[in-house]
Amino acid sequence: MGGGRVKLSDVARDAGVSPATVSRAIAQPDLLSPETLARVRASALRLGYLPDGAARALASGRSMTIGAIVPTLDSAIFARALQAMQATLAQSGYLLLVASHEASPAAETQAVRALLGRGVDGLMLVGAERAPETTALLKASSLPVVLTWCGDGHFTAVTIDNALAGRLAAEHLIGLGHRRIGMIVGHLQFNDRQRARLDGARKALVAAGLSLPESLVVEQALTLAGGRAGCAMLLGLDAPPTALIGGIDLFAIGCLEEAHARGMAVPDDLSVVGIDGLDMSAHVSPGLTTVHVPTGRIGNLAAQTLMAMIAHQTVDRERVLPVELVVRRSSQRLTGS
Amino acid sequence: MGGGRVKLSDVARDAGVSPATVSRAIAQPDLLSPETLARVRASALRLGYLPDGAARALASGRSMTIGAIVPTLDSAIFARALQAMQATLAQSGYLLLVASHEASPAAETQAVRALLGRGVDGLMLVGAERAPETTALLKASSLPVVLTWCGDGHFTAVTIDNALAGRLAAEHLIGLGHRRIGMIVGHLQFNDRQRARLDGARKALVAAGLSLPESLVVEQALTLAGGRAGCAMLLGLDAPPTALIGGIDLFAIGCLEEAHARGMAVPDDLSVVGIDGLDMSAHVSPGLTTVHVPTGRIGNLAAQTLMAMIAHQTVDRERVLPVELVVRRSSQRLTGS
DNA sequence: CTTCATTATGAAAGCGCTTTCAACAAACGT
DNA sequence: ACGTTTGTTGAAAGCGCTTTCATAATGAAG
Repeated sequence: MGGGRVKLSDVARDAGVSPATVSRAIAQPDLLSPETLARVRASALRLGYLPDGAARALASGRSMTIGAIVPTLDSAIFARALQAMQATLAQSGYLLLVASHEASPAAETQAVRALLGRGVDGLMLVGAERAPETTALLKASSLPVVLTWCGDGHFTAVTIDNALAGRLAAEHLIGLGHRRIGMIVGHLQFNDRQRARLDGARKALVAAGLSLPESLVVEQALTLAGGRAGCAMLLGLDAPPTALIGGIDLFAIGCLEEAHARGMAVPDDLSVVGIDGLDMSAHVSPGLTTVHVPTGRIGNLAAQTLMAMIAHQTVDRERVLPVELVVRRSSQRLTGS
Repeated sequence: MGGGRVKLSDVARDAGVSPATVSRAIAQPDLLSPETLARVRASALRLGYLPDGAARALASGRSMTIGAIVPTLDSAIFARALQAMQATLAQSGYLLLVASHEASPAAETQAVRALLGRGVDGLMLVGAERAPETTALLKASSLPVVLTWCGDGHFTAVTIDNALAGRLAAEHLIGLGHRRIGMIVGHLQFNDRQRARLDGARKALVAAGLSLPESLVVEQALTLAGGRAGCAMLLGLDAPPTALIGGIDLFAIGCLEEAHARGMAVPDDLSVVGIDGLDMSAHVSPGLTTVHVPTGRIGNLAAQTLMAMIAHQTVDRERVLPVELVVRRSSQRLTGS
């Protein structure tokens, strides 16, 4: 077994039809008479026929495969988006080919090249910033591409307004009377999502007559430990902030832990707001106030958009999904100190 | 652009060599003279040549693609394992084709069929339990397959001793004097990992002259909310347990939250132990005692094993990675009540 | 009863690459 | 100097499928 894999011609012979007919039975059943179709299907089933994807892809020019390149799979955010994409795609017979670049533009270029070479029918990317070479590759391929989280005004995109997310977080804290607000963000290099969130928060502060000086912003690796470390740095300042914004929820949760470890009470001694709306954020204590991002929807829509583009339907240039402030226990009015 | 994609024969013409030579320049550069190789490479670069994966796969029988089927991508565990796999594979030019089955054996069969059809060179699956049809498909294909987390004694596997993990958790609590121990597990249907962990814990209790009656075991969806709900049920019992084991860390963290919400102190009023060793578990408060599982290593090794099998090297039938109890603050000696 | 669609099927030409197999040249040993 | 390796390259036959294009058969229309 395994040796003599059943091929289309075997099914054709068994069913007493031509290879073309078997091919049609698979791809365009309506073209066949019901009897022929039934006969072919019976043969295929009996022989255990499985079409060869490579051959189909070569002959038809379509691989029924979508590529996705994310910073890392090891992140609740991207994992959820990919799961949603995968689930949506699977319903239409598409498979997901994934790659990660771990915040390296060069690795992203590599990944794009690899996926393009594999003949994916569409490509999902995260963010709008990338090496010019990557963009050139993408354009030259004229392949359906969907950007997620951030758009660049050129490629089709399914995004959120990251600046708005930052602003909502900041305005919430400002409204609670906070004046010194700190923020922990991911490394800004090759991460336009974090840059936009920071910018949005800063603009909101400025608009309120306040500011977000560099001294109150710390860049950290996108982990819970990074959040704790950032929190520790900010709280160690001579004039520590009374409220903290996490560029991702994980940072904010890290702040919760760090504050707890230092014997500070949240929200009494420190208010904390995150951005992302992880499931977990609703369950930590105190419950985390956060700007909710429809992560799963981004994945679903990216998949749908890609499939629509493949089918040559017109799609929105950029679909901006709503973000929403979810107030929980981790933030409260600044008590007169 | 996009219209006239550069093909191998174009490069051949440009470099003044035969197509065969260009093919060799890509796949077996040592066979060519340095000058020819350089010339071909220059042409390829100048023309922006990208080999067609489908054609290569069809002609060579290898797709340079590995398939992975997991219950869901939306889980810290599988996301990390896949990230590790992907990273390992990428170094050797392999790409990861992923699918998820969301705890449905039928969906897994579908996924296997889809991946087999795509001509993956190897396949990673989670757990040993599956529809007979799936196993038959796998065997008939005689494709390199690696099972993860649980082995079945037949397919090659990279596993951990789930029963041992359950036992370690239970023995730890028994050693601390706990007598009534409850456990929250994932739905046991189509989840041999959870069954093994439960079994291991139960055996440890029995070995200590105790027991783990059905009334102290609750099945929940594999989420933090599931952990909270399970904890609530167990604590609502007439004679509630003094210690809880989470079949996954997420459950244990849910227990922490639920206990906190009820005004119970962990570990003073309740000891909690998890299994998995998530990063997060070190940072929640109190720090979670857990049985650490080398999740990333599973992914790395699965990838390496698969590549070794593809290269016809001999590999271990089943590689069992060590699990280890990590004691933190969430568990303590039962105080005489 | 002829003509023109319409429908169902087959023949055959590839899709872009890999890989024997063969050819040839150069280097080797004796 | 001659048979033999060794090293490079090319010719050509596919890999298993899709897809025009052509053909045959059927029915509708004139």
